Amino acid sequence: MEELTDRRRAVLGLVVRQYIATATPVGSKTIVEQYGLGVSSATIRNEMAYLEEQGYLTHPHTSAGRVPTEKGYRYFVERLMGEAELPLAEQRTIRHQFHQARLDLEQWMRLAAAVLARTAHSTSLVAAPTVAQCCFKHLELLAAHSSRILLVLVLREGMVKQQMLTLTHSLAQEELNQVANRLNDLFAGLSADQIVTSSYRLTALEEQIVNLLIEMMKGAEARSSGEIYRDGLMNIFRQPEFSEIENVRQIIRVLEERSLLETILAEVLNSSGVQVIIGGEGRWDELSECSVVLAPYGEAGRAVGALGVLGPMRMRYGRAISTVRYVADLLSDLLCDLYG
Amino acid sequence: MEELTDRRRAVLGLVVRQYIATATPVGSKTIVEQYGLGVSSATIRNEMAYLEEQGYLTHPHTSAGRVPTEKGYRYFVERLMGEAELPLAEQRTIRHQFHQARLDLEQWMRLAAAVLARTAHSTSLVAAPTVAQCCFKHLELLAAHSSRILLVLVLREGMVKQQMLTLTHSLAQEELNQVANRLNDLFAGLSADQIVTSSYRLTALEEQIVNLLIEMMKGAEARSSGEIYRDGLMNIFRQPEFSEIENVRQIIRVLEERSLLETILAEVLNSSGVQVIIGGEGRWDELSECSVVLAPYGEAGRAVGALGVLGPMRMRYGRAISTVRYVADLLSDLLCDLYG
DNA sequence: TTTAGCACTCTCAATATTAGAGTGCTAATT
DNA sequence: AATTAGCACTCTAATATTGAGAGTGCTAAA
Repeated sequence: MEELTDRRRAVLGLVVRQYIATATPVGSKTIVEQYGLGVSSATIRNEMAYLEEQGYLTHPHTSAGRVPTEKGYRYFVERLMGEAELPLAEQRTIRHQFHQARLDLEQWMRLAAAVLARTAHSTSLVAAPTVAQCCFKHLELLAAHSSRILLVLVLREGMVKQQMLTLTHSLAQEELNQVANRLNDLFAGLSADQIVTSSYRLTALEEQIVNLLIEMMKGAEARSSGEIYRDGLMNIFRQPEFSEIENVRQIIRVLEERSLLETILAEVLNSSGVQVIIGGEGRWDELSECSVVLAPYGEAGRAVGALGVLGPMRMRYGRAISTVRYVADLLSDLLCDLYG
Repeated sequence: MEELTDRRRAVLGLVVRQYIATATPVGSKTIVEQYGLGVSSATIRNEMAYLEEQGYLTHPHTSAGRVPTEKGYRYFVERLMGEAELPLAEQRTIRHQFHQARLDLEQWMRLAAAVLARTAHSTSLVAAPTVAQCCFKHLELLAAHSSRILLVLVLREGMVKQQMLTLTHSLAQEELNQVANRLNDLFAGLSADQIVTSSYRLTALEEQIVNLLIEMMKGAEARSSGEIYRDGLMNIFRQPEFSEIENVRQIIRVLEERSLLETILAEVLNSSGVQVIIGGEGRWDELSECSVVLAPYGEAGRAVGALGVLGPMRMRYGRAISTVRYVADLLSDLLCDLYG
């Protein structure tokens, strides 16, 4: 990312802003008219030619104005845009909505998706948090019918998992309580791995339950298990780039294909702060026309999830970034407060 | 739905089938060539003109072939199509997938959405079951941190709900166990309404918990609470009608707007068997270009949900209906088996 | 009742035409 | 040396023109 003269930075910034606002290639004349820099259009043209040569702008064709490239957007986001906060009024509205909701992670995630979509005018996604390592807290065994039992597992991280299990023969609730009590005593506070390596003498029944237990805990540690909440798909139709069916297809494909989404999410989980992926950055060609603004949320050591928005490259980055940051921080606070 | 002569029924059936297969208005000549009925194209033209007059077919313009109307599709579905079952091989594959999965409603619903989408080549949706009236089975109170407690509620219908609660002061796990035991004794097997009208003397703490309990149980009884699983959005791009952006917009709108979806789902829950809604049937203009094939699943008296597919009016109804029926029945069986 | 025949209508694709926007270059100006 | 006016040039996007083809509806004959 080389240095640019002040004027070139100004021109680049204006082109990006203008293009984001209008979705139309911007010409030298427009720049002079809209934000006269005290120079003529010919000078702007020269600067634009330079910026194009350096790879910040392109030309759809000879007689069209300039359009930012991925590199141009990146420069804009990193050097030109500045850090803006979400307006206080909007912050308040959002905070209010979260505090109105019940103390329930699932509700919060759905709400987060809705808020992101509405505030950033984009498609949003929220991936449930997973824990690096989760610890056993409590187990409940409930007799269902015939030889079915319902196994309810509570993790120290606050998650609750349920699972049905078929036994070889039916047991009274009394007996189940005894088993549950024993396992609760044995495994309190242990991680899945610790349970695996522990070598208590277990009955066949206990063995069966413990195996399922371990599977459930491993499941909670795996990214793939969690639901991914989406919202705001309708918003993309407001963007003119999505009158091209191909672009709609692309974005829906990204949103629907879990494996792709998970790869991208994995990336953001290993870093901190808001990440901006512009046009796939050469790594994901499924994203070639899109940009993604993502941030992890939760507590670094413990449960972390990711949330963000997905939209056209011509995105209002300032707004998207501040929204994502605000919601991620808010959700982190709430989670921290909830699970201590 | 008036009577038609055999030949007219045949012509209508062929036009519908041909149009569904090719997405191209079908002309009299095509009918004769493809499935010669032993008459000339002129005769077919006359019959088509009659069918058009009666409202079963239309004309996009003077010199185009015929296209079925909503009425035409409806006649086809109800009188012409016949009841087909899903091929046994596919049935087996699907059954196998479900039995491979863990005994977990959530997984099953996700799987059902995936299977529906793939098998019917459509967009699918699966709404979680709700119960007309659910009954208390078991309550667990777990101390979290400071004055937070985690409340785990198990319903007789097999559902597990969790909820955090902030108390005025912190309590030891011992004390929580006592409270939980008391409430478990008092409320075993009771419905939310029964709990409301019961008049045990409760401490302030118990009061607070019971209120939340009731709210949670009411929540389980409300349609709006449940997640709606979707899948197969990508499939719609294979249909030529969705090269028109407006149609894509419409279908996404239907899929995203919960309130609309819930109205439609409510309808199907009050009936039994597979329902086919063609082109909105005049009641929902958001669906004007789409058809929906829906069926309830679960047990009539107890927990019922709905699942189905959503696609263009030019849908392969036979396949859609048999798929939806098969998956709904299968899921019902599994549920019944699981929760007895 | 069915059918051959034909005029007629309308679409769709291909081709031309034109106005306008915006560039790049050159030579003059500051 | 940097800036600018001026202008030729290029390309698009919108509009009009044309012709082939598909399919109909009608009429009159079988």
